[in-house]
Amino acid sequence: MAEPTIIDRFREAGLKATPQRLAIYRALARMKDHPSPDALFRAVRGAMPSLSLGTVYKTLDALEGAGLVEEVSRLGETKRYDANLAPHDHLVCTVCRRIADIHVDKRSVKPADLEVEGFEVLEMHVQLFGVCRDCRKKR
Amino acid sequence: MAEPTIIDRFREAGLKATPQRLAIYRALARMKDHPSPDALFRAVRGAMPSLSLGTVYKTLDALEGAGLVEEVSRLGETKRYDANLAPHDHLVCTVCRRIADIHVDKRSVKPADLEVEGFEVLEMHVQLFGVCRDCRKKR
DNA sequence: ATAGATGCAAACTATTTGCATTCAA
DNA sequence: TTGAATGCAAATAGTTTGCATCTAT
Repeated sequence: MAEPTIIDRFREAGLKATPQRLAIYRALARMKDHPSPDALFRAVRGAMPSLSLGTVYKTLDALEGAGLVEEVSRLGETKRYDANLAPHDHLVCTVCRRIADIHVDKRSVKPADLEVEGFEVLEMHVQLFGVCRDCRKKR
Repeated sequence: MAEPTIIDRFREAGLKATPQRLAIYRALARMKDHPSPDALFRAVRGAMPSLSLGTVYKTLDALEGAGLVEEVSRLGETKRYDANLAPHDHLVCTVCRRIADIHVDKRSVKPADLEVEGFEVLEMHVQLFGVCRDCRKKR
């Protein structure tokens, strides 16, 4: 059996395969720099001048809801601050949005001054996503 | 010699030690859930009813600039999307804001279903921050 | 034919900015 | 005394919503 096409995957998810959605999805799949809604809008608008930014937002929501795309940051809509300056990592409760500090031993993950394909890595942060004790109780 | 007080650290950074700043900094240091500017505003306002939300924003900017506090997410101000559904990690250029995919071997970091103090961990994401090749060239 | 999608505009939320007043040094 | 900080209000950026129209099925 053949791989399901994007159109098949849209339909399986109950989404109509409109030209706008296909263009937005294809542009996102092609762009490897994890574009913002606006960057995607600008990328697609050339070939589809009637496209509106609102449709890009709605499409990304629909695709995310269908599990076809992901948002890179899962930290929510507002800035979050930390007075702890020691290197550390974060435990994020996806239910109540609380963020706790945690320390992950990263020595085994990378040498101190790792370079990845010309990329100079200065810091490594680990985020653990899940459900905190309080929110688990409330299930 | 004694530890520098918060007031000392403010002054070293060229920041006046105003009651608002002290209250905001102390609330942030006390709250372990990494509050948003608005949460901090609500926490401090009780003891200082004249405080304005604008001052909280300005104070956080000033403290961050002085290296006294950090913002938890370094991914910038807008949403970023990804069509790559395979588990993977991210390389973030702090100069041009480009985000690239990378795969970090996390087997050594945690067992598959790690629990941290009652926290049910569902996913682990690693973010490497640094400077990409293009931006390094431009230095 | 019709439920769902689009495009436009208005609304909303988070954040930033401008400026007159106040205050820490 | 004085430059920096505050508080208020207006401005901006990003995102969401409402709704009339259109279109994929």
